[in-house]
Amino acid sequence: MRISARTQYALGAMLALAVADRPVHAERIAVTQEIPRRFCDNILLQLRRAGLIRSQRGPDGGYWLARPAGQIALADVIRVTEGAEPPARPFSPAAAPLAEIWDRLRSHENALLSEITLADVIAAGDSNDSAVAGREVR
Amino acid sequence: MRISARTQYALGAMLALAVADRPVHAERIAVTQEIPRRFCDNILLQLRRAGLIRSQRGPDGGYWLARPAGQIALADVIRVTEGAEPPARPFSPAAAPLAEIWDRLRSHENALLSEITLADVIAAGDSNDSAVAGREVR
DNA sequence: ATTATTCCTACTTGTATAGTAGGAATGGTG
DNA sequence: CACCATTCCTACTATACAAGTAGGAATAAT
Repeated sequence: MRISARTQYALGAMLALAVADRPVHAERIAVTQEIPRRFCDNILLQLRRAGLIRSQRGPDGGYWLARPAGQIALADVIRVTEGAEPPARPFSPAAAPLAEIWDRLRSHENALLSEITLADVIAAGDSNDSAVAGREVR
Repeated sequence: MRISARTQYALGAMLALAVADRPVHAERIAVTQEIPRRFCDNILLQLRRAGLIRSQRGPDGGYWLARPAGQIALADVIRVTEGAEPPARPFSPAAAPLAEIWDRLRSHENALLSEITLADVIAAGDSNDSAVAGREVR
C-alpha cells in the first residue's frame, strides 16, 4: 500500500463531498481538508476526469459526487490517484515463488478497499465505534 | 506494500543462501539472482549488519544465514531493506477514520509476512503446488 | 461587464530509488 | 612473505516520482 499525500487528499475531498448535500467549492474543500489550495484544484480535476465527481463552473459552481457515497469504494478513488501499478516483478526465476505472496497481499488489499465505500467510512466516523471494523474480508 | 528492487533482491539473496549448504560468494548470488554485482555487495552488507547473515572474507569466504531458514521470516528481511516506515498520516481530522483502515491493512500484511519463513517459500517452490497458499492468516 | 469559479498545461523542487566508484581490510595459498 | 580473491566501507551519480506552484483560459451567474 502506497498511501501518497495525493491519495489521502483525494479521499478526504471525496468524503467532504459525500457529507455535503449541495455542490461544494474547491476553496471550501481545501480549507476543511487542509489541502494546499492549488493542489486541491489539481486533484479535483483528476477525480472529475475519472468520472467520480461532477462539477459546475462560475459563481455558485462547485463539485459533487457522480454517484451516491454508498456506491463509491475507496478502491475506486485510489485507483485514480495512484494509477495502475505494474502488476509485480518476477525478477530472478529463483525468487519466483515470492510473486505468489505479493499477489495474495494485493488481492487482500484490493478486496478490502473495494468493499469499503465512502458511506461506510462516514458511518464509522459518526458512531465512533467503527462500523468498518466489523466487516470481514477474506 | 512497497516491494522495492532492493527488497526483492535481498529476498532472492536470502533464498539463495537458504538452499545452499555452504558459504556462497557474492559473485555467485549476483549471477544466479540477477542482481547487479556491486549492488549485490551493497545489499549483502546491509543484511549482515542487520544480523540476518554472517560472512567470511578472503578466498573461500562467502555468506551464510545467521539462523536456520525456518526461523527467518520474510518480514525480518523486508524490515531491514525497507527501513521502518512512518506509521501513517492522520492528515486532516475529517479523514481520520481512514487511519483505522490503513492500520488494518498494515496489520494483515505484517501478520502474513511474519508468518512465512524462507523455508516456507523454498518448500512452496519445490512442490510447485504451493504450501504457502495453504496457510491462513487473519 | 464583472466577478467567481472551474479548467488546463506546464513548471519547480525535494526526496527516494537504483546503481556505481574507488579502494581499504582480511584471510587463504604457495 | 607475496599474492590474490574476497568481503567491507563511504561516498557519489543519475533518474524517476511525488508534492506542490504558476499563469492564465473558459464558463456561468448577476
